[in-house]
Amino acid sequence: MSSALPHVYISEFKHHVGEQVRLKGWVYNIRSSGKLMFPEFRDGSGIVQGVVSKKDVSDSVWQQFETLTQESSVIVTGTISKHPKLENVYELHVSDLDIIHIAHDYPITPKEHGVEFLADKRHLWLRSKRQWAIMRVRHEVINAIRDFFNQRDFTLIDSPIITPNAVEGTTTLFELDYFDLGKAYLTQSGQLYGEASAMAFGKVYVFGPTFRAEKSKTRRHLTEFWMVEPEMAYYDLEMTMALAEEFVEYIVQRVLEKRKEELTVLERDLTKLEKITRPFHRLSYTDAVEWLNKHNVKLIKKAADGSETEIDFPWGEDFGAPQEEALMAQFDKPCIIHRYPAEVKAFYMKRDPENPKLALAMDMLAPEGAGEIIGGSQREDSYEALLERLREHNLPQEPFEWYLDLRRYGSVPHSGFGLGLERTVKWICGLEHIRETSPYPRMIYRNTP
RNA sequence: UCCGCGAUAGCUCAGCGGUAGAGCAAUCGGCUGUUAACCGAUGGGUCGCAGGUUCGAAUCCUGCUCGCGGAGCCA
Repeated sequence: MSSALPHVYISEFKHHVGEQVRLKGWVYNIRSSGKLMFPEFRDGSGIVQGVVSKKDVSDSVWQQFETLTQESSVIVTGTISKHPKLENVYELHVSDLDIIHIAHDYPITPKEHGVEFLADKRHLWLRSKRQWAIMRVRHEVINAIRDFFNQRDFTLIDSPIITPNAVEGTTTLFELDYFDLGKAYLTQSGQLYGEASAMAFGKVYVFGPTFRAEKSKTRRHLTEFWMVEPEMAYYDLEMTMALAEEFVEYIVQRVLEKRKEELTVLERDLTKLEKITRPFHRLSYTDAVEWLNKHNVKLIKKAADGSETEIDFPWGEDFGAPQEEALMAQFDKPCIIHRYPAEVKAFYMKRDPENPKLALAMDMLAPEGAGEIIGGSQREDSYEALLERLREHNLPQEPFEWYLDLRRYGSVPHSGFGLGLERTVKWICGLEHIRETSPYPRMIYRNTP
């Protein structure tokens, strides 16, 4: 047996050309041509083509290869060489084989499958090349997020997943029974806790799962997703927008630097990502409305009887998908839209001192139709103003007493934003559907596997 | 919640009133540089469920179930 030979991961093959090594992995696909066989192996670090020549191996090894099926697990001994025709491609000239387990009738065949079928087999789908590439990009985005904030002296503070009340009062939450304390909810944002933490640690970030029980059925929505939410004491809206731009540039350039192979598997147009450098675009809400009307982007109003009428976009209305799409069509970089009408935004956002009808809010829209990836704002730091906002939004004061404490004891201007991990990965990978960005996605009509 | 679309072999789909089909996968055979390899053969079906129209329904009609996409909401 050749157990003395070193085990080498496929990703390291380029450093071991000419050496005899062992590969521990699975059969990805097999092609054969008479006395030649081309099994493809994967081991989690990559995929490599094996070459088995009948004249070079014993009869028993050849016969063993003939029994291999897709996704059977194997330990293969062979010599690494360069591909005779392709640049920067390596192959394994096989001399010996240990079969660990033979897989029977692996359901995901090398042919097209529908999304529903693949979603049912998500636990197996993750083994395929595309999903491998996406998860590796996701991993890199997560690392970039952590590194970005850690390098800038932010402290990671985890917010609770189980919360006693709604943050914004608008979205639908997952409800659960919490012993004798009554109803509790799965968090839809760690922001309020982020604010409290920022008063203790200056600059913090919350990074964890978030839950929304809305019945959204689109390519942009999951019911469970990850969000990173930095929150900074003594930051105003301008500083926050600048940080958000630096942050997004950092993430994209980092993925471009470290995960080119994965992006290539996904056939991503790298030139589109290379352009994601500052300065990004910025547009006030008011200017955006003006632009929409100048370019005849109408708002479709639906009446109760189902009839539709097209009207000029009225100032004060929130943007929907058609408006965001039209605005972004002119840009190949992200664009921040800031200073929205206060009425369409959350209670905790600070009013613009120069125009109280505006909130110091901002959204970052990504290009190529990727949509909103960031939402943020400067927070209301006045006790009296915040109290008034709670009343305007018909929110009870009692559950927010702890939050009001932040304005009672050493209140300071502060700001923050939230970035959706899966939407960012979807954009960077150039995916059609957000479901592929989560290893085990949760959607309105699916919570399995 | 609203508006569209769909359900036929393990998978992807064609068939749209007259004996249920193809490609891939599976099984068997052929091929020494293949790249979702290719070539030949074999097996494989409660046409989502229930009812109706008809001499005859996968096909037309009604209801139901499940799913997909979009809107709204948002990251």
